[in-house]
Amino acid sequence: MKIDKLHEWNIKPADAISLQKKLASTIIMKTPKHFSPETVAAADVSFNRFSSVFFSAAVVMWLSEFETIEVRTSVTESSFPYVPGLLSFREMPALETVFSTLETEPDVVLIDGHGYAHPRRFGIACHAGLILGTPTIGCAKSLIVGEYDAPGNKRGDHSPIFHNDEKIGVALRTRPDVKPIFVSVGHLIDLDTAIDTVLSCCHSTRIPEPLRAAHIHANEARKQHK
DNA sequence: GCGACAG
DNA sequence: ATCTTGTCGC
Repeated sequence: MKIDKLHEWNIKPADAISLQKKLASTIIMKTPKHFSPETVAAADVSFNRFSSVFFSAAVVMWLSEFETIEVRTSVTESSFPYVPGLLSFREMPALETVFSTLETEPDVVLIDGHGYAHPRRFGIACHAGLILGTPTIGCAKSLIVGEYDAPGNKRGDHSPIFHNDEKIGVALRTRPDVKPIFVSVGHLIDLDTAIDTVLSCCHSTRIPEPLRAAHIHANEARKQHK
């Protein structure tokens, strides 16, 4: 798929923060007319501890039966350190590379990490949305900011995540008896639609199927490369 | 100053 | 994120 080069990646943490504040104002939390996704994509990154070599995988599936349409992997190098709040500057270059090799144009993209539920309201899912020009949703396994009350124990139950008196996302129970996942808007989508979409990607797993698949493929690519 | 801190 | 061993349950 086509990728938009918004800016350079070789910048310093201090500049990355000001860039996030600038880009955050361009995020659109509105779903396109007649949005009815049939295909969903997701990507993930895997790497050895202390290594700057990143193995990424992108997967596209039919939302109906979770049939895999396409899988791509790529190996890239990253120099940006892991800094809470600046994850996209470390992993987005790798994701950008795999997504660019995708021949299928997905209707929506799931990203491993937060979107709007971020200290500066610009998590990696937002960054990915601007670069891909496609609706994106942030799906994180833990919180980086905000507070929430435990949602009900039924699949689909969710409770709001608040930060500075603002609702920034939700804690979504994707299956009973397991910790909820944290969903927030990335770009070109509204929270309710994001929740519905994520839920439709979880038939019996806590993590949305496309993300699970991407995680597995990225890991396999890393192990094989050795 | 202290604790928290996506992946 | 990655590294590990066992354990619970469908």
